[in-house]
Amino acid sequence: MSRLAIDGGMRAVDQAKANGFDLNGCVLHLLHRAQQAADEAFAAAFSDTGLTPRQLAVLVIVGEREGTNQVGLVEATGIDRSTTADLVRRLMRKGLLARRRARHDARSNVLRLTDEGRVLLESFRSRAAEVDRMLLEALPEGGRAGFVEALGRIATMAPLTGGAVADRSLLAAE
Amino acid sequence: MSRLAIDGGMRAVDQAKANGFDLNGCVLHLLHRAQQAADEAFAAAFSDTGLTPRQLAVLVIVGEREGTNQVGLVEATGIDRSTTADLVRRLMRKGLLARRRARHDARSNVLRLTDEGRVLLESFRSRAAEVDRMLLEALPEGGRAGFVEALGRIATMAPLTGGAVADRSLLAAE
DNA sequence: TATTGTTATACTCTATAACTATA
DNA sequence: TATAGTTATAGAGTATAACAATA
Repeated sequence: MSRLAIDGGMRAVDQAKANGFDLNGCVLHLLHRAQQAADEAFAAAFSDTGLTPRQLAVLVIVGEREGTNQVGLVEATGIDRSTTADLVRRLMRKGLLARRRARHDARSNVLRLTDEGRVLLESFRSRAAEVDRMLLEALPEGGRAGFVEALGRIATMAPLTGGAVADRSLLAAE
Repeated sequence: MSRLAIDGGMRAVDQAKANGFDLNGCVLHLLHRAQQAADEAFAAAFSDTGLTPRQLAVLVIVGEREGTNQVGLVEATGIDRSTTADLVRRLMRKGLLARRRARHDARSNVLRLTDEGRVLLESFRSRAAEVDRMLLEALPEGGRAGFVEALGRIATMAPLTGGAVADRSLLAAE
């Protein structure tokens, strides 16, 4: 009955304010919305390539550490093994990536850019930098570096090990 | 040949720095990584519910504007019509959401929380607020409000109309 | 035994198109 | 004609589990 009294006497939006939760002030939700905006900008800039942001990340990483294997990609992108296998397959199908078995470890795939991939990556990098600049133009000039740094801090707060979740007793602490 | 010279004489990571593009300073990539961290924290906090961040967003919005239809959800969440239909169906299956045809417009579904949904939403809101607090703890205290505001700015820079992409001549402008 | 990679499976989200029924 | 919603289809990304080959 007390619940009914609360529901009846207080609009949900006011309840939201009362307990300090508002969707449009919620990091979780804003992060998603911001990524929607970023992905939309990316899609517009890369529409002729059929490339996704994740596929570009893989190309960039292989470009930076040519000869890495798929585990290297997992570590660098946060994408898991099976998704990585798919991504690599899609990029090979596009002719941008190639792989061969490592000489020193027959389990391991050595990844490298194809000649075409190496050429295209240069223009992809420029485009991605432009998308980034465009996104940052939504922010006041003085706040851009701080925003990128803050994103980096949140991005790196969760190691892939999964142990991080268990460590965060903050959730239960209140 | 000049390309080969560049590739041979300069490591890719240095090229990245030269043209101002670095994956770990890239908004596009950091936004994704940050969301991975946020989703992981969310999943840990909501593991007993089977709820996804998007499903929670729908519940919150219906809670704030009970009686909205699915178009209202599309506008509030940025999720498209067909995804929204799926989301609503999943939430109905969980017994959290109910809908009926609108009296004034027989095409329109009026959405409302079930009694169970209304009760659970209160605890969901608290949990989401805790996840948010935890994420923000990765940032220096003085930068939190600014970060949330910056996220909001990027989130709202792309209207759903799609016209926004065409408007952004910045991409070609350089 | 542990690691690398693959495959199978499943689910969420996204997106488009075609469709029904209403307006 | 336009709108609200559904359905079908497709693809991307994520996740788990099981597996083969290798270390």
